[in-house]
Amino acid sequence: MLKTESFSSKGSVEERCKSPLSGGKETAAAAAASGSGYAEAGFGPQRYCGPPKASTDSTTTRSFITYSPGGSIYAAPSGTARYPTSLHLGYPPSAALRSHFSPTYQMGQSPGQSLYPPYSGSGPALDGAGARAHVYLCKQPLWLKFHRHQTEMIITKQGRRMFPFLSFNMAGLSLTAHYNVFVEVALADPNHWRFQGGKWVTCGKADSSSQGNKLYMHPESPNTGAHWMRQETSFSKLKLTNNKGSTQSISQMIVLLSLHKYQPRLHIVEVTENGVEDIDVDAKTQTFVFPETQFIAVTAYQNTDITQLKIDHNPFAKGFRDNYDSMYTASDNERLTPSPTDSPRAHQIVPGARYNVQPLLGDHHFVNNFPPSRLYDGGERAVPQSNGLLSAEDGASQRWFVTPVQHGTSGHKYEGDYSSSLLPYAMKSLTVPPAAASHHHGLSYFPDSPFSHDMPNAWAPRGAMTPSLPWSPRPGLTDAHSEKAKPHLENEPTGAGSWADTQPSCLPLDKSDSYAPACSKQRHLSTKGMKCDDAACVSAGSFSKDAHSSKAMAAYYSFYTG
DNA sequence: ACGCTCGCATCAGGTGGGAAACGG
DNA sequence: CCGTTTCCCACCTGATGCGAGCGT
Repeated sequence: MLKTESFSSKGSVEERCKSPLSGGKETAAAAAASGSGYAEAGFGPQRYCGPPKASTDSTTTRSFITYSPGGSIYAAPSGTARYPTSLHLGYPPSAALRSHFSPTYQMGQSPGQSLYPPYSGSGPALDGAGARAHVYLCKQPLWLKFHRHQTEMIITKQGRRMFPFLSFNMAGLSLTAHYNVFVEVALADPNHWRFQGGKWVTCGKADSSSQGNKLYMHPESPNTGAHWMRQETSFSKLKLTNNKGSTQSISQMIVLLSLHKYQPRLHIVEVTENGVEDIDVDAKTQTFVFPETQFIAVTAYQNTDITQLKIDHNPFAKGFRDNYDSMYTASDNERLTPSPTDSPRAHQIVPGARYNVQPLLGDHHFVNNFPPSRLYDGGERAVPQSNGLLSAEDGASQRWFVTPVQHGTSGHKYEGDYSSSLLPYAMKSLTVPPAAASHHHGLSYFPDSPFSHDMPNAWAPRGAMTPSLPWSPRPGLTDAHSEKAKPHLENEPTGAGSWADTQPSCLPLDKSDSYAPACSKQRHLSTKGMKCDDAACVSAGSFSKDAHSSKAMAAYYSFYTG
């Protein structure tokens, strides 16, 4: 049932970090250490470098341990199901889902209680395929930057995109199994928050009776493990709203309450080849929580530090950069994420205050957000803590470690590298209703895929194609498959995988975040002639969508086959 | 003539700021 | 009255369409 997986540094991270196009000569770690490309601003972006390889070398093991902050999300003390009636997203609400979610996640939490209790160890495996998924948060350094100041997300009536937006790389999925991938945004604590005196302070109880959609199904769901793993899974189109009555674009909107703290969670649910969920859904569902993605929903920014970070990093807010010219005319190599203290605005806008780590009331929340047991005592930690959070700028010199932990029967250990941001989080079983998946139909992808060689799990060709989902926000997959699915692999960005969607995590942070458009342009060009030869633009994530030339595919193939 | 690439123009939509409106 | 929300603005990105230029 459970396949034992063990990933070593030599066999996983470094192997994974071989660049398909660069011949695999540069590893993320090496890049970070050498400062080549990924050491900009002291940290690098998440790189997805392929599937982990099995290894029994526990002493050198690094990365890919998963740990379970089970029950980490605040549940309304009322005892009501955490998932309201509008839980559904495009498909009929499922009592099964709610009934499962509730007991699983309704773990009442008293104030001050650790939001993320020590993980319990093993999580469920997708036993159908024997696969235990690993998920890596892309752009984690950027998330951490925001998290240091307590991330705020604007919510508007018409919906506002998140920034940073959620984006993940996945590994460990069965190549041929089909999965639904969706994000849920749940209340993170029982408090109502207010920004007072430059700090976020609690202010009464949260309104836990919030209604409205809390789930956002990735538009490419359902899809095969191969599909999810071969590229970055971005939720850039996800919108946050405070308009409970909004029925417009409900599938794109998550309804939140202002001045409440939320924690996004990623759910991966295995569905059958026919798109129907297995009876044993518990074992087929995995949930991942990244504490650094926690945020407070606001209708207007409260903390000017957050505002400045948004302006500095969000390309759509370029117009608000008053030092744009000086910041962005430098060459790529010279362009750094605007250093808070270096930025002229740092002094112009919030003199003496900007980018200083602020004491956050409720620090205990943040501190406790991260299970102490997940951290080494030696000053190297897996995740930062709120105050005195490690400076993102120090990332190059920092390595992230997580205490080796037995994870079920697997001997996973994680020794993440901050630079590479390969920080997987834990999963917890939950259920998605069969009703929700009853109409799911999968794609059978690439039975002769080059991935097959190096993937840990079975790669049995599946030929059946199924009708598209009536509820799916995604265009009919059948059509997509019959007409375009194959080209999809070769040269076509996926439906929702627009260039904007796939801002390559392979780029240095400032390219992938602040300068996404530049890369986007590059990627756009690449569709016309694979001009994206910048090594920094090479990763499974970005490459896959550009992988439309035989040359590129050959490179990719050689990457995985060694 | 045809197909392809490239550059430019256009337009939809995303962004934070700030003023006005709202509500307790 | 004060905190919060809404609306509009200017600026920007990114997708798309069109035509010119070029090669076959």
